[in-house]
Amino acid sequence: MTDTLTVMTPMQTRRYHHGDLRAALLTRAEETLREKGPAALSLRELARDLDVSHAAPSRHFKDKQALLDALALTGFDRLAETLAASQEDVGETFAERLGAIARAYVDFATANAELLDLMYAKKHDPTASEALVAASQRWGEQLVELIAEGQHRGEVRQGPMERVGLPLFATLHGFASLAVSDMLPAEALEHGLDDVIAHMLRGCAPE
Amino acid sequence: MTDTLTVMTPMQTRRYHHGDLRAALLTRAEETLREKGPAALSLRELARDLDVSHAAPSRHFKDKQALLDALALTGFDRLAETLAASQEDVGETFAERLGAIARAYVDFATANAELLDLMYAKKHDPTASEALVAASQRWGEQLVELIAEGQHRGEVRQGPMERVGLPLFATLHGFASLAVSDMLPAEALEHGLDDVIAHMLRGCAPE
DNA sequence: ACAGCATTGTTGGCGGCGTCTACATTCGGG
DNA sequence: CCCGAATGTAGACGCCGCCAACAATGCTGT
Repeated sequence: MTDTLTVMTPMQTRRYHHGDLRAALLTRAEETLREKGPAALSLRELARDLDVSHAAPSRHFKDKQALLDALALTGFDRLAETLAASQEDVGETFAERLGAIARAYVDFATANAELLDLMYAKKHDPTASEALVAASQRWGEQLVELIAEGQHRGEVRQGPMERVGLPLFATLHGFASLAVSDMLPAEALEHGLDDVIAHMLRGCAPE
Repeated sequence: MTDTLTVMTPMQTRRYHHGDLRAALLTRAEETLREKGPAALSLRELARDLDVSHAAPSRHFKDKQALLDALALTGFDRLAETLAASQEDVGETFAERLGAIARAYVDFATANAELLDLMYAKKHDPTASEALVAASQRWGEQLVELIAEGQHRGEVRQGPMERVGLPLFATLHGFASLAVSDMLPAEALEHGLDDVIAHMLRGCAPE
């Protein structure tokens, strides 16, 4: 994501057209979000950072909420990648795979706390909301795959997968969400996840 | 300009001092939050609603965040009451009691969605944050009591209570949080909670 | 090649917001 | 009963999101 476009010639730093302002806005917005928190995110300051007039962002996002929605979407995309990657160098047992995905989710959550807040914020445009629900369910499906495999191996109780999956989804999201909002003592964060994983495994073990 | 004082119509209840502006601010703020969402919450509009000058709120809350923090605190108080009440007319088995508290929590969450968002928002003043963490742990303790009782009855696995409780806390909070952010289809909301409760029970059943 | 149009960026302005300071009124304890 | 503390008011400042009018650029069909 280097700005190969914006810095074509070393001399020429300023052009009328930015090249890819939309992407630049999203990138910079996420940095600001991470570094200074959601309250410090303003379209005008973003524009200043990118050396662009204060109204330029409106060409790419119809309002501030639209930018936040887009940011949340990229968050879900990166989350899905992260979770997929977590399944690559890991054993075959359901316990191992669930553990891996759980750790990956919590790691992502703590490493992207403010972004996660945004992803699940109850504030989205109704239209963008559809896309976001779809995105969140995309990672739900990664859980579902895992469960299907576990059921096939006889390591997970039978039943419709969304009924087995929802409690896992909720538990994982809940723990991550608590961790993110600093509601857990540091010690609970470290060793707590192990207990949570064990709890999930018991919860969906075959009867 | 002082005729409001000297020539006051009998019904005119307008006084220089409001009486209990602080409480009125909190009450009205929660209404606005519920009815028009967090984005529509502004100190100035709040002041207008209550017929006071735009700077009056600053006498009671040093800034907007302070008001939000206070609002979150009252939320935790009401939540604790609600959960306590849920244990009153319910059977003695751990399953019944956990079910009752879970339903009460989810009911509170859906009935106070925006407030719950605020309560767990990662945005608080460091100083107020202490109070909030304490408040959130107060309801954690209600869970802990329940677990202790369940262990005593032999219906819950042994072990340090925070280690048994954390997964329950996380699951419950996660489900409520998902419900609140509209990430669950309506059907999952209704029947999903039963599955989640069953999952929790299996997760902390004696070995 | 180039005219015409859509895209993208700029400038200026509007009203609302949060916060600060200076001032006014009221309350309550010596 | 008076004086300081609490509480409310009035005005100003700078920032914000958003809008409308205008300017530069890119692209496409002929």
